[in-house]
Amino acid sequence: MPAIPSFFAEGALVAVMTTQPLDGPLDYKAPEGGCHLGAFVEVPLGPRKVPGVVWGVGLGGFDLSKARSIIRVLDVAPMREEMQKFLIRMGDYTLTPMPAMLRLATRAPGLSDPPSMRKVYRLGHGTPDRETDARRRVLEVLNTFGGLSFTLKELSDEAGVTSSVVKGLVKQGVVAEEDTPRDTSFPRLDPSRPGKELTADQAQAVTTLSAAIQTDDYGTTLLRGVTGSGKTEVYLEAVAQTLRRGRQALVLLPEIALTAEFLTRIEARFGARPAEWHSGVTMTERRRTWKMVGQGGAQVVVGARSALFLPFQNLGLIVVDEEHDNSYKQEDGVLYNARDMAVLRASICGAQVVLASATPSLESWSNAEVGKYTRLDLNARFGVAVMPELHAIDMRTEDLPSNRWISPTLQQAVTTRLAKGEQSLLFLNRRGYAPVTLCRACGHQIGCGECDARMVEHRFLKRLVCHQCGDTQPMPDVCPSCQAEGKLAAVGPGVERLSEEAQELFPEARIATLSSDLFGSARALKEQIVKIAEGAADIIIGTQLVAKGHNFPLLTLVGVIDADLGLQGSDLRGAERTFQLMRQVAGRAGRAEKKGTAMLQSFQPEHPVIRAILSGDEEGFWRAEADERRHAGVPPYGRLAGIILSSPDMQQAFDLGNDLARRNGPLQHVGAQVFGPAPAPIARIRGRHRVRLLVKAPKGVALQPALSAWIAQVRVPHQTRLTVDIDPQSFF
DNA sequence: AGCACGCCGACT
DNA sequence: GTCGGCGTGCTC
Repeated sequence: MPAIPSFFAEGALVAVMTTQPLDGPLDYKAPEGGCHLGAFVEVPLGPRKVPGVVWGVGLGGFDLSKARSIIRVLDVAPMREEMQKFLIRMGDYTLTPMPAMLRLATRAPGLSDPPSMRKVYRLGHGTPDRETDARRRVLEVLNTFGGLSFTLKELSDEAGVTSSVVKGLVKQGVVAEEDTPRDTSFPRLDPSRPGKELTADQAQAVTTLSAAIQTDDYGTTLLRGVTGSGKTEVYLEAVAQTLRRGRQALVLLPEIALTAEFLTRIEARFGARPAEWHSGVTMTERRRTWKMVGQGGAQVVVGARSALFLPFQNLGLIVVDEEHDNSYKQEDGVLYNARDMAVLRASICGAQVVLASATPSLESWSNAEVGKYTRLDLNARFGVAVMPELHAIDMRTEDLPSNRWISPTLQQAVTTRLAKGEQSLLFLNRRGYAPVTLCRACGHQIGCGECDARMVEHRFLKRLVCHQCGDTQPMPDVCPSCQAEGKLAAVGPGVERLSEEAQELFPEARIATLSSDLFGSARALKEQIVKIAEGAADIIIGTQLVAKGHNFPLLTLVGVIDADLGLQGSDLRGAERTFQLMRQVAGRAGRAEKKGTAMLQSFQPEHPVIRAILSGDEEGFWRAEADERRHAGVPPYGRLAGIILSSPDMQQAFDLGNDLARRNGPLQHVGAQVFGPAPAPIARIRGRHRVRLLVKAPKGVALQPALSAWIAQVRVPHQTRLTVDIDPQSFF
């Protein structure tokens, strides 16, 4: 294969990939001055100008007189070959067309703008015509800070003068005015500052990771550490080691709410704050990060999954914190799992990956078992804190009136904590007041008009909310079906209702309810969490978000209201998820000096998952779960792909599904089976009907090409959309 | 994605 | 007769 030239002279035919949904690149003539391979460019397309990337040598094979010229080359570093390779491999894996992949890699605001400049002021030459007090102060400031330059505001504020004084000095050349790019480097992080003192386990893990980083080569390590064992300190040392080698590090976190706390930890360890990348960051800051990452002006990025597409110059380490978290799976647009794509990205650019979790995914656990990943275990909890004592509360033997969810046993335990001035957490993974609103006259359940989901009452908002599409409506007074008045009843518990019950049971207690929808912003939520951690509440009532990494040092009791919640239904990952969630929630108890207790309310305490949680036998749980999945031929011991057909016309979606199911030749060829079509778990979203097929294939076959060939057989009708979900998280 | 082209129903 | 619906096809 001939090497692709890295530079094209003016007039040479080059292939340009655009972000327009075309089948492939189009050929253009290189502009005046030529262009590099990977250059970000602007090209004419029909009547429009669109952004693109110089993808390779022009292929020709069309009427060459139609070839037009690249309009201009954008003033950013060309896309590196490794990024192009990453996009191609990821596109092949997820069956995503390249333009959509390219959109992920060009999501920087103002990419096509010239670099934004600003004026700065430094010491010039000569002396002013008249020495006034104000002028003297300005020069004094400039002299004191050596050759540093200031913005106009900084300088005038520091000298205590108005901006006109500075301008006057500029006119005489005593102060120099210069243009500098607005996007500046991030402050250097100093890896030589001392880290926290490490325990023996931690030091051992750091030694292993450091050795891996010294190789400057690809490798993945599963860092498993029980809650409170200090995983973060360990991987921060891996970051330090990476910085010492002059390479960049990326730390992925599953939730934006966790970044603020993490940035502070980085600052404490390395003396400066790193770059931040997620949807909550301002446009200007994102543009700065994108550019600085590309030219080495940012050493560490902390961010969400989309940070994988930043144009790193020399990426040496990717940390995926809480690697089991299912929010790493992007569920709309391009469907991908950031944990898996981090491994792909690292393998292309010769970087190390650290997957950190207290409760790893079965996928990662099994990759470590077979030796694909190195496994490091941190077993000791920090300080005197130990894993909480775990009990089940057998709900079949508890005397609990209807519409009550806190059992007498749990109530007693909370009362004890209240008397001792300790905190309790009541965990229920259900937002809102009640999951079902039922008419007692006719039995009608209020559902969403656009989706096949029930409306959830949110008493706090005084509205019904669809948790699927977010649609809301006021709480009706009469039944929408039979018009009966005052017959609508809330059925089942949500955190808001649990909060009401707790208030009645413990009238003296200060109760705080933590649910993502009760706070306007991530910041408000964060502030509330800090206050609670400092002791502003006696009882915390929360959904899933309390399970994720927040520390509550005064907490000594965790009550899980419905430990069975994730076990019903036929979701293959239900057991794994329940196990992880329960372990994490239980881990919230007793992080400081006091030993914690976790109580799991369950109607099936003999269920293997509940028993595994109680016994703390993680390896046993994983082995059992692995056996079951191996037997069923499902991930990680087999491969799955979901096909979702959505259309405003249900029949059309079903017809296409049946057509696909019938023409399964290309799949049979690789030993894959098709199941369905069946209505998708939520059969209607925003007025579109959804039908789903599931493809199951043995591990190790070339599934993607078979899927492409299979899908290519059918014509997708106009209003219908076909989406392929490789390695789906949930199905049927 | 846009935008043009083109082929059928209800209007001045 | 023509204005405009959106189904189909093209963009170097």
